[in-house]
Amino acid sequence: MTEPLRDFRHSLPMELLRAREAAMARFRPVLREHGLTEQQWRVIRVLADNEGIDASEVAARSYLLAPSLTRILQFLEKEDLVVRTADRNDQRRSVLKLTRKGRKVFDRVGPDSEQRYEEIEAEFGRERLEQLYALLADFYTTLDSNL
Amino acid sequence: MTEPLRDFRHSLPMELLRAREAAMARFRPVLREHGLTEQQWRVIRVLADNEGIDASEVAARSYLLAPSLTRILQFLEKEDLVVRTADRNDQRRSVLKLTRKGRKVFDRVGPDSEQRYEEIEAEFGRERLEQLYALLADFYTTLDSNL
DNA sequence: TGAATTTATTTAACGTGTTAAGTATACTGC
DNA sequence: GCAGTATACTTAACACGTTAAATAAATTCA
Repeated sequence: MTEPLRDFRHSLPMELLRAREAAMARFRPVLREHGLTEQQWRVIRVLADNEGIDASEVAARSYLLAPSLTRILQFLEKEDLVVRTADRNDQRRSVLKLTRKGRKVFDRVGPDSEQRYEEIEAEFGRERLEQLYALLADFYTTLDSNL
Repeated sequence: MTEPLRDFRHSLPMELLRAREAAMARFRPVLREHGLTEQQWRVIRVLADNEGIDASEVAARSYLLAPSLTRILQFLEKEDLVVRTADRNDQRRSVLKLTRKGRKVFDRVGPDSEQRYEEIEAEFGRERLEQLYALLADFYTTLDSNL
């Protein structure tokens, strides 16, 4: 006889996963129409707002680990959505920017994505959404800072 | 010139991901000590509380997709943590249960995991945690029900 | 009953997550 | 100036996420 653990309604990682899935289910179709994965889109989005940053910057801002980013950049280069050039002052660094084609993709996907976001806000309510943002930020700040 | 999208502080999937990562960072070391992935642990945990359910039940309760579950069960069988037998009334179904060894793993990992959970609760506060649970459940219920 | 359909599970293919190790360039201090 | 260390990025290996297709057993119904 073993004690049952907290049931899954109270397993935090699971609940966060379910909420995330519910949200992503709204965005995935948009990205799929454009042949992009969620992570590829995160990179494009970061580069649209931050031209010429290096790979480490992109990784930090898109919340991707370096090995994943390496693969994603290889894909985006192959698709001619991103170009990389070596930093003149530090040959280790890759400087990245969207190509014209990459910018076009951003301009097309962005509004669709934004619209889905607004639908979510309308369904769930702006105030509760803000409350959720605040709690989440609070949560990871607390846990990250306590190591 | 393109309009910047909502910044990532207000990208819901990203914030949910970060919060989840912050939580998982506490649990991963425990699982790692026992040579288990998060998903393998979810399956063990479900089977500990629900002996003799079939694979579809496990998938639903552990929130895993069928193809992932297939691979995980193959691993857990190989490690002698789980046994499967064909359902006598429906040969398509696999009936699953923990082996004695699987039960032992559960009995060892469970308390460690529970302790990490209590640390999180202590750091973030029980009330805010409950508030977060409620908002999350509310969120995915709303989004799932609106299709 | 037997053909058509549905259900349970698996396989395949490709991309990402995670950890560890490798490579190349830059920096540091002696 | 150079050995030792740190930094930026890549490769490798293995597991999971996701979609589509395959397989096999059950169900339906003409």
